[in-house]
Amino acid sequence: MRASYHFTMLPDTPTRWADHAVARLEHSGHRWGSARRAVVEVLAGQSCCLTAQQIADRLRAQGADVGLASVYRALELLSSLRLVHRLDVGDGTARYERTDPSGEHHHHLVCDRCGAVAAFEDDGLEHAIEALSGRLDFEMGGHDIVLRGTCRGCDAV
Amino acid sequence: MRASYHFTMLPDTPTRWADHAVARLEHSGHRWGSARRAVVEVLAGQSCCLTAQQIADRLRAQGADVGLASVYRALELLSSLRLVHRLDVGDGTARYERTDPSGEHHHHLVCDRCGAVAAFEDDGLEHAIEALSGRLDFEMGGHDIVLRGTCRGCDAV
DNA sequence: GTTCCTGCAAAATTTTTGCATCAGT
DNA sequence: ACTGATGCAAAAATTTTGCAGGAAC
Repeated sequence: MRASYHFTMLPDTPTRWADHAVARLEHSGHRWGSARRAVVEVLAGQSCCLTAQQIADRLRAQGADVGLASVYRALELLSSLRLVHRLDVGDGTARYERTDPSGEHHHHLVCDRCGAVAAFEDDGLEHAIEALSGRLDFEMGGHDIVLRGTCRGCDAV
Repeated sequence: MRASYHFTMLPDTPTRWADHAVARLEHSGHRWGSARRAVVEVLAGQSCCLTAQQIADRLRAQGADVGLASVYRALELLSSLRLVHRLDVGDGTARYERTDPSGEHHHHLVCDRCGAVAAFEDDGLEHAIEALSGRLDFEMGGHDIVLRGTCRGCDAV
């Protein structure tokens, strides 16, 4: 099998996730309304987190006038269906990103000076959490890790 | 050396931290006002995190009428001096806890159902983060880990 | 006595809710 | 058509800021 064939047949993650989201919404008795569709489309095209306001701004820029309240309601629903993950990086505003159906996920670096948020993955960390989960008296459903510090750009100044 | 001797000579963590905080405030040219003193006293007696409102409530219960704004201002200052650590567990309200001068720290378990927050420590996790910090292009200053799931009490229901 | 701190009240921000209208099935 | 979704506006919750009076040094 050639790589190109592989890429042709398997939809990329954004599409796969969006399809998964539609299926899950319909299966759980929810309608495929315009605000939900718009929010799903934005999140599908973005692997890392966005605030509700950023999502609304992108939609407005595209000409889709979706009320901020509807963005919040869509995010709340998607979150309850575990299609999106809500996360706090410490600036007091919630951020949202799609959850990959495969369980693959990343964590975040936050610059204390400029507030930039970047993603990283680390197997060592995942293994440590896996090992830890066995010895806690707690049914673990997920985990969030935020590394705080100074990003390359700010450190240079 | 007997254990009792050890305990007699070394102040316990709350006192040690409070002294450290006073020294640091004075050294950095800040005054030891009533609101700051009150907030430091509450945090000294609490190893895990509290919200600003919880701190104000405890003060009110003790008869110390400290304005919520002053609690926030004290927390902001203590935070900038790295005497307290601000943390978000995902419910949209910030929590604050003292930072041990030794660098010893813990992380948090949050119950999705009842919102309870508990602390845990894990060396494996700390080692994984230590190992990771070397390979990131990022000057790491700290890290927050939140494990989400169902606590013992809620799981039993 | 000067400067910083505090408390109150007002403002700013973020998120949630009520309600009339509209759209999906 | 029925039911649930959307948008707007209002409300709620959290955090920040302005300012006058008071406390620390």
